[in-house]
Amino acid sequence: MAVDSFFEALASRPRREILAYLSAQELTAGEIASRFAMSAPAISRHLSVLEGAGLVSSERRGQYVVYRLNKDNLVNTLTGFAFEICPKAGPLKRESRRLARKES
Amino acid sequence: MAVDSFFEALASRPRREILAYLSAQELTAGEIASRFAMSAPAISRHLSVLEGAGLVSSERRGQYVVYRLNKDNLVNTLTGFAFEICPKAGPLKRESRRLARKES
DNA sequence: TATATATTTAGCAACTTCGTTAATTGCTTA
DNA sequence: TAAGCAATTAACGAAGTTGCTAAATATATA
Repeated sequence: MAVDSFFEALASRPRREILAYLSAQELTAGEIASRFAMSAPAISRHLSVLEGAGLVSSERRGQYVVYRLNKDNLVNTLTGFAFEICPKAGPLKRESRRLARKES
Repeated sequence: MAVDSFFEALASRPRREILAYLSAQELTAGEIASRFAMSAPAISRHLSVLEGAGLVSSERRGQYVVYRLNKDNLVNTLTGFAFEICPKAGPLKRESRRLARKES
C-alpha cells in the first residue's frame, strides 16, 4: 500500500531532513550528502526510499542526479490520513473536505 | 524529539489501524485486541508505543484499561510537519498559517 | 582512450522491531 | 483468602533497517 511506504519513509530523521532541504530548492545527490555527516552511499539509499514512497523525484542531469520534492503527494497523503482519523474535527477539517471534493 | 516518536509510531499498519478504531470511540485494550489477528501482548506493546508518542491516552477503569485518541496532538503534529516542509504552497497553507498564529 | 568525478550497488556487522508464549501484576468477587 | 479475568512485562527468535567500505556504473573531459 502507498500509505505504508509513505509513513515508513517518514520514520527516519535523516529522511525528514532531506525533505526539509528539498523544500527550499532542488539539489543533487552530492549536495544533499554534503549536508550530512554520513557517507554518500547511505544518503543514496535514503533517497531511493524517499523516491519509492513517491515523496521525491529524480532526474539525471549530465553526471549529476537532481532530486526534487513531490509536494503535492506529500500534502495530499498527509491530509488524507488526517481526514481518515479525524473526519469531523480539528484544524484540518475544512481543507480536508475541500480536497475530498476535488478528488471525487 | 517528539516528532521522532510520532512518525515512528505511525510507521506501522496495525498502529494506524488502532488509531482508526479509536477515532470512532474509546475502547479497552481487550476490545482493541479482539479486532486483530494478533496476541494481546503484541497489541499492548503497540498501545504503549502510541501512548509514548502522545497519540493516545489510557485510563484504568476497574480491571479494564480504556484507550482514547489524542486527536489534537495528532492533527497539530501532522499540520506542523506539513507546514515545515511546504510553508508556502499546497492545500494545508491556510490552516497551517492559522495554527501558527494561534500558537505564537 | 584514459582519467576524473558523481552516483549507485554489493556485502557485511550492529542494532532494532515484531510477534510468539510464559510469567507476572492489578482488580473484582465469591 | 482464593479464584478468575484483564492487561502488561519478560524472554526469545525471525526479520528488517542502518551505516560502513569496496566495487561497479555513468558521464564528462583531456
